[in-house]
Amino acid sequence: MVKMWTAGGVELKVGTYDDVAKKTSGRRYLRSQRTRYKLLKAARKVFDAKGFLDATVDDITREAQLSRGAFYIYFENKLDIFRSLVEEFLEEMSAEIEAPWRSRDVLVAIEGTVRGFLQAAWRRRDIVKVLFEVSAYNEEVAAERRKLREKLLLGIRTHLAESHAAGLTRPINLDLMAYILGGMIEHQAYLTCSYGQEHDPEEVIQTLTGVWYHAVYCRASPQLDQPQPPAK
Amino acid sequence: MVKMWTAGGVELKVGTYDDVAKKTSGRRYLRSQRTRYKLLKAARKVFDAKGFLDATVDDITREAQLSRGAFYIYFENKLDIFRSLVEEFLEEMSAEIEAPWRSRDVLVAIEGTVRGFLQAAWRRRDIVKVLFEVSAYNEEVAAERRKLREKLLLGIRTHLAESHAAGLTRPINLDLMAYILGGMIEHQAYLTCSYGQEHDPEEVIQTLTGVWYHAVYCRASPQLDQPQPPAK
Amino acid sequence: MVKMWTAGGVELKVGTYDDVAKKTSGRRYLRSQRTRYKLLKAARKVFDAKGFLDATVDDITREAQLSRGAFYIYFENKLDIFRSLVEEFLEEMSAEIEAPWRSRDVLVAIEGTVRGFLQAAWRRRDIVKVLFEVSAYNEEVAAERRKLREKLLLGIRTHLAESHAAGLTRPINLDLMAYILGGMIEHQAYLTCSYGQEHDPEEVIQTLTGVWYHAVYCRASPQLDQPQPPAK
Amino acid sequence: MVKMWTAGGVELKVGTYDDVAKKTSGRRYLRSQRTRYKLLKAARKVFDAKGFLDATVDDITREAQLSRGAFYIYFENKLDIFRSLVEEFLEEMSAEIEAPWRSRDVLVAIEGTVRGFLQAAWRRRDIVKVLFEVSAYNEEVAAERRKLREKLLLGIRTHLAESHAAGLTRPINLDLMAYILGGMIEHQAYLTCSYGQEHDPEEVIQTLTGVWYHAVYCRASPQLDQPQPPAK
DNA sequence: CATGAATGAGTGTTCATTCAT
DNA sequence: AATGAATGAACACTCATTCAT
Repeated sequence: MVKMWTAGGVELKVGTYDDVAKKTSGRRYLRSQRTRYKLLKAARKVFDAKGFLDATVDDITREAQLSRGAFYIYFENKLDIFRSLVEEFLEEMSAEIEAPWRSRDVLVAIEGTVRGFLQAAWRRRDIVKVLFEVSAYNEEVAAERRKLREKLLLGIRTHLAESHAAGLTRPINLDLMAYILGGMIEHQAYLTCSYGQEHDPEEVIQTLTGVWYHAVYCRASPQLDQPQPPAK
Repeated sequence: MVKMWTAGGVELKVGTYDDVAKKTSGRRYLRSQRTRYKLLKAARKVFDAKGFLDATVDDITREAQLSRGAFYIYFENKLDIFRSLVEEFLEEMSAEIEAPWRSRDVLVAIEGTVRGFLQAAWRRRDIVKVLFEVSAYNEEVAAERRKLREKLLLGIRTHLAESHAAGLTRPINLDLMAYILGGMIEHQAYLTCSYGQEHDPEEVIQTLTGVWYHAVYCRASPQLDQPQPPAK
Repeated sequence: MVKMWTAGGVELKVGTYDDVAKKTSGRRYLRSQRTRYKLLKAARKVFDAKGFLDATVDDITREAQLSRGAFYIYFENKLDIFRSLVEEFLEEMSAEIEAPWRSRDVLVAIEGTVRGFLQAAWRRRDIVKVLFEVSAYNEEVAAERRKLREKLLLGIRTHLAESHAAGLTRPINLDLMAYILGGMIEHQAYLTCSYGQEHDPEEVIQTLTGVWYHAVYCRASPQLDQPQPPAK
Repeated sequence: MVKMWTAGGVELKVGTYDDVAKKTSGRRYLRSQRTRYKLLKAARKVFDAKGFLDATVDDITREAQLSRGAFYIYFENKLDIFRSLVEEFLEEMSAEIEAPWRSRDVLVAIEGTVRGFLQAAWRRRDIVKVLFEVSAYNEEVAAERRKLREKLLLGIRTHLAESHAAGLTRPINLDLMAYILGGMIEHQAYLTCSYGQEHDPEEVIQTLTGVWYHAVYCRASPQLDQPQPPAK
């Protein structure tokens, strides 16, 4: 086992404004950054509480204690501020799930990947929830979501390729397997973030790890093996 | 292998109106049912083309060649007509995926389940697509979707329980495994219906079947086995 | 002298809805036409009172005693309803000023043209005023206005050409002369409709007629004559 | 013929700031005047490019490379800065068209007047264009424009009066004739400044001169003569 | 049963203007 | 004097829903 997965609160970090003083007086810049931050924070809260569709720009500015007009200084519209949130989210998320690969022990690598993704998503579940919501009816956001998915798939694919090269896998279509396993994990993140932890998260990780491991490395059922190309 | 999965057109069957004569003279009832049917058919087409959010009641009545007012005789609002579509969909779908269990051969049973679900969903992909869309922002519809999911999970759970009773499974949390495998299949249905068949459907079925099979029946990796309750 | 030019009220005739019964029940159609008419009438009144820019859709619907939404059933926006008014205006106006040409007596023809145009404009001064206003900042409407101008210029040009062919004119650039005279008359219509009859309208007509007549037919000042092409 | 009318660029001269030192230390005043000047210059450019309505205070300050707030130190609002431009314009314009009267030769005087006005307007066509635009919906600016018109009319009236006194004119209502001729020339300025030189400017001047001349001095058509008051 | 004209609440967005720094 | 962040009034426009015929 790698690390515990607590059910703690959502991590709130909508950018920082420490990179002060890029412009003129610094004071001014700080203030504007703080306002932008207030809006992002308010938006995140409102989206979490009401979902994207039911949220209005008014809700956000009210929550941020700013005028309606202020919103349009920093963002073009509701979708734009959401995109900003997602952008930030994707960066952080990507940075976080890029780490835990490599391990001599296949199981450790798998578990690390699974836990890493699920935990990273869970910690930002307020955004993830809305990200999945908006993906359902907005192509642009859906594309963003697919980027995240791609990140996960890429990791899985790489891992599978290495295992395959090492002769550890049973005969499978690596791409398709990555696609299925990635979907399984992404879907789990969706379920958990949207409906809460209906099952013990640690046990979920173990089960997912088990499914992945056996699906790829178990060699007990030759009749399921894919017809392999003679020698690539 | 059980049956080929063609990429054919969507099945259109939005109820029939020859059921019963519940009201007055029969003639009238027939007419009214036909109108209702027209609206349902139109709604299905419009939702498929524009999604739920972008569709307007006007779109539907125009497609049905009826007046705006007619809509409100039969349905309370846009969500109501969609619910009717989903209701019908769930009935048909449930009926269809209840069948293909039982087989001496575990693999045949698994593959049958997987293919059955995916094919049934694919044939109604116009509805499924929208069902997943609306689930994302409407609790009520999400609950309906979970019913379908439950149907699938129930089947898987039953199957797992039998295999477990027969001593075929490796030590796993059956509920959780059903939950994961069901999610995996449901998610695949979502992907396929929403984004089209990005992979060869037959190969997808084989891979899913393989994942399921190995996840449950492979006994090659004792270190992953769940600590089993002494004797339930 | 041809006809007196009274200072009477504006003629109100924003289309008619006598061409009933084009659709289904007739009754319905009549109602909708009447509503459309109400809106046009209200718009005309509001535009006259407040000008185009200061008028709001709300002003119009309030005046018409209709809901805000009703407006958008019949017109796309404020400009659209104005365009409808202008369209109607142009048709009527064109029809009216097409008549009074031909006369053996040149002066009668000129005076008829001048009076015809000024009277026709004056009778619709509420629209004309706004037409000139909107022309000032809207290209599309300016183009419409130029159509009207073109109508006037065409008449003048034709008349000049005939006089020229009959050898009655002094040597002038006919096109340019029509352009100048037309502008003079159009401008007078603008002034009168926008600022009221600051001078006795009959005297204005006589003066304009005089200017036109002498500018074209007087042969007393050879030093101003244009160098004529030798023989066309 | 008096002077050629070139199609050269617009004259840019939005006041100067070397006038006086009205305030405190002089240094400060200079700076503030320079800022004011920057704004005026920017406004002139912006109005020319976008028209008055579409121009925003923001456009102007951006063009002037100043802050939004700076604008309100020098001007009350968008209309105010435009009024300042117009004021300056009127002064210059008035000064310019006051000159070229008097000539023994009537034709020279007329042509000088016509050319003087049209050239002066053309050189400032960026302002003139907007002046006519704004006149269309703003009473105050319309009043300013009428001042300019009045200047022109005054000159014409004076000239007519002299000719009349000298017994050169045919029997006409002098005021009305000035009003008509002035309108004709002003309208020509409007057309040229707003839509560009659609005709050869020299020929336009000649034609206008011809119209004016014949309208006033030609004695060939007694039937058009106004009934003259016995002896005023 | 069917019509479609009419409703009106609700939201996004712009931009002139103010004011603390 | 100059800044530019913040304000908020004002308006257009949509669309689900009602209701008289």
